[in-house]
Amino acid sequence: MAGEKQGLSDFESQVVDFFCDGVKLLGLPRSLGEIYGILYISQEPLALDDLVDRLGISKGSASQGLRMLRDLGAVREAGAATGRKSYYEPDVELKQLAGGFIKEQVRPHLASGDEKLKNLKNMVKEMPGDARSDFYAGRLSRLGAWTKKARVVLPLLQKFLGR
Amino acid sequence: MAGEKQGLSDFESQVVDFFCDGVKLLGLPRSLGEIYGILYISQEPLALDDLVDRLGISKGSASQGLRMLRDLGAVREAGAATGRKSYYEPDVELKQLAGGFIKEQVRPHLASGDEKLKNLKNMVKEMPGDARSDFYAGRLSRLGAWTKKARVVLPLLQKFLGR
DNA sequence: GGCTTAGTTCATTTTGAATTGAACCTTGTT
DNA sequence: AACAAGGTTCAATTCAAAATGAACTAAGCC
Repeated sequence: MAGEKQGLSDFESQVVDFFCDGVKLLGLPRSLGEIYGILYISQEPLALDDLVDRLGISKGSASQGLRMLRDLGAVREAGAATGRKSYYEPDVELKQLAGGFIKEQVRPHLASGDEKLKNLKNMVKEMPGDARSDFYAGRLSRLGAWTKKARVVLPLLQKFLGR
Repeated sequence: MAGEKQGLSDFESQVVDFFCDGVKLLGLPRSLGEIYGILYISQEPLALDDLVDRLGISKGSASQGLRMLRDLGAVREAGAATGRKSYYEPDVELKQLAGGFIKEQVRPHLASGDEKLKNLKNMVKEMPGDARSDFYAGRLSRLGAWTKKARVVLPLLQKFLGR
C-alpha cells in the first residue's frame, strides 16, 4: 500500500488537486502543483521532509520540484534558518507568479522562435524571386507580426495582473 | 527506412519545426504543429492523403489532428468540394487562432477550476470558525480573485490581438 | 576526525499521452 | 449490388516526460 497523500486531509488534497489542474494547463509537471498547493494551504512554512511525508512523493521529486518552483519565483525560503534545515513558503502574488512563468517559460521559447524565423527569412532571400518565394515571404512576415504582438502583450499583461 | 518528412524540402521542414515548438508551448500534441505548419506554408489547400504522404504520419493521426485543428478553428475546409475529397487550408488570423484556443482549451479549465473552488469554500463554511478556517477562507478568496482576473483579461487579450 | 542529517544528482523505471494501423463506416461510381 | 476511395474509430503500441531511489556531496555536531 504505497503512500499517496496519506498525510493530507480531504480538504487539503482537494486544494492540491486544484493546483495540479492549474499547472497542467500551463504545461508544468504535476509535482509542482502538488508542492505549491500544499505550501499554499499551510499556515506554516514546510521543509523538504514534510513534502515527502505529506504528499507521498520521493525526496528526489521534492527536491527537483522545489528547485523549479524557486526558479519560477513561486516559492521562497522562509524566515531565518532554524538550524540548517530550510523551510519554504509560497509567493501568493499573482503578479509575481505570472512574471516568473513568463520570464522562465515563455520568453525563452519566444527567443528561440525568433531565431528560427530569422533563419527562414534568410532562406527565402536565397531563393529565386518568383511568385512562390513572394508567398513564403508574406507568410513569414505574418509570423513576425505574431511574435511582435506577443512581445508587446506580455508586459501589458503583467502590468494588468499587478493591479 | 520509415518515411519521415520525406516529402518536405529543407525549408518546409524548418517551418514545420517552428510550429511544432509553438504548439508544444501551448501544450498541444506535436502532430498539430506538423499539420498546421505544412498547411501554413502551402500555396494550395491539402487533402488528408497529402498530409500522410508529406509528413509521413499515419492516416489516423492526420484525421485526428485535422479534427482537433478544425475544432480549434485553426483550419477549415477550402473552397468548393472537388468530388468528395476535402481540402484544408489554415486560418492565418492570430485573433481567430487565439480565440479558438482560449475557447476550447482555457475556458473549460477555468470553469472546472471555479467548480472546485466553490466546493472548497463550502467545505470551509462547514468548519468550526477558528483561526485556521479564517486562514483557509483568506487563501481561497485570493484564489477567487485570480480566476476573476483571468476572466477579465481574456477578452481584453482577444481584443488586443485583433487590432 | 567520524557521525548524522539535509539536500542534490542522475541512471533507471514508470506512467500517461500521442501515434499507429487495422477494422470499420459512408458515399459515390459502374 | 458490388466495388472503390475517403475518412473515422479505437485497442494496442510507442515514446517522451516525470518520478523514483540509491549513491553521492555538503554542512553541522560530538
